[in-house]
Amino acid sequence: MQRVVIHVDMDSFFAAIEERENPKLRGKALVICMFSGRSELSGSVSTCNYAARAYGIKSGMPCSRAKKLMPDALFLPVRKAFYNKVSADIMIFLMEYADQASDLEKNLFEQAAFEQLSVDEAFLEVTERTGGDFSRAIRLGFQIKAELWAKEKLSCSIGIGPNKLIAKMASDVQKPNGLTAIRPEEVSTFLNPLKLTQLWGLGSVTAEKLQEMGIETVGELAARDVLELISSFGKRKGIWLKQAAFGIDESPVRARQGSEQIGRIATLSEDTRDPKIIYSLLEKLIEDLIEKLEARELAFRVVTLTAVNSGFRMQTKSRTLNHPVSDRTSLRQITRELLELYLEENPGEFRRVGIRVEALQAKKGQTSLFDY
DNA sequence: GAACAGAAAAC
DNA sequence: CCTCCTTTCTGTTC
Repeated sequence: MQRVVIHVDMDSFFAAIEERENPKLRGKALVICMFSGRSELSGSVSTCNYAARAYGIKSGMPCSRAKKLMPDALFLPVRKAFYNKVSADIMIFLMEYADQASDLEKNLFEQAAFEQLSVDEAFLEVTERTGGDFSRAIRLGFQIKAELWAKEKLSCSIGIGPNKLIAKMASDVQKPNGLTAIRPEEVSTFLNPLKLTQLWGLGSVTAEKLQEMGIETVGELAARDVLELISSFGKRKGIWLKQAAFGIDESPVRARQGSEQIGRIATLSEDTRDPKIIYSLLEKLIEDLIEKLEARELAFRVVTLTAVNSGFRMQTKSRTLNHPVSDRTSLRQITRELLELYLEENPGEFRRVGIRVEALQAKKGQTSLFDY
């Protein structure tokens, strides 16, 4: 049977939620910011509505630049916890539209052929419920849009394709509030003229390397010898580039059960290499992180300190423990040690600092380093 | 094979 | 002027 995948992408999610919550904001240029706290407007744009985009404001750009582009825009701080709640409701709603495994061993989350990609995006495998028919998938897509609007008063853009790669790229074609289906026979016509970075998974670094090889479009990439791509990018990436350029993607829509790592990073109020100042910020991040770990009852075995220096260079220092731990005392101590080691080994000041735990596993019994 | 560091990508 | 989060892969070293 022909495979059919739907990608749902909420339109300017954070900004749309704020507009929904406060009708006075509607019609105005709205910029949702991640403020660093260094100065009044230091930070970057997380999301903005389409009214703000009309002035050239984009996510990722410094808030100060957005302010220059449109001084009258409204600048609001992100309310991540709130958006996460809205997101959870939407994801549970969307899950119902994905194919369901009849496996009674599995819980509800594992039963659906559903994959949350980020706070505002998800893939739905709909091969079975559409019988591989794109027309039925399109009707299903419109139904999802209508019900999502009725339920949440939020719009989304939908992409439908023969796999995740094409579905994801299709949802970008018409937004906001769009729906685009790309049937298998339309894939090459769709992909060939695209610029390299428009291929999902191909970023600026790879694009530059490919341009040096005389490749400008996805069609030109598809025509290249896979062996040449492998010699430049390694086996895995070389094969991926060749396949993706043809729109081939066999990766399954799979439920991810919770992240494999949890991290927090923040910006210091000024550049410094004073361990006291750096550590006091780290303590806040640790607290936040412990909260997340406790909520999920997880222990960790790897701790990584992240440092971003004055020149925006990112460096890490990590430690693997012999046994998993989960308590804040251990995490604090390891963090202090990593920070000390880092400062011994590296000159220069910190601009940002972060802490991350990995190798997560369900906590049972033991909680502290001192239990060993 | 494990530990560690870093790059790349997308959000 | 320049946020924050996660995943995946690669290279190096032991």
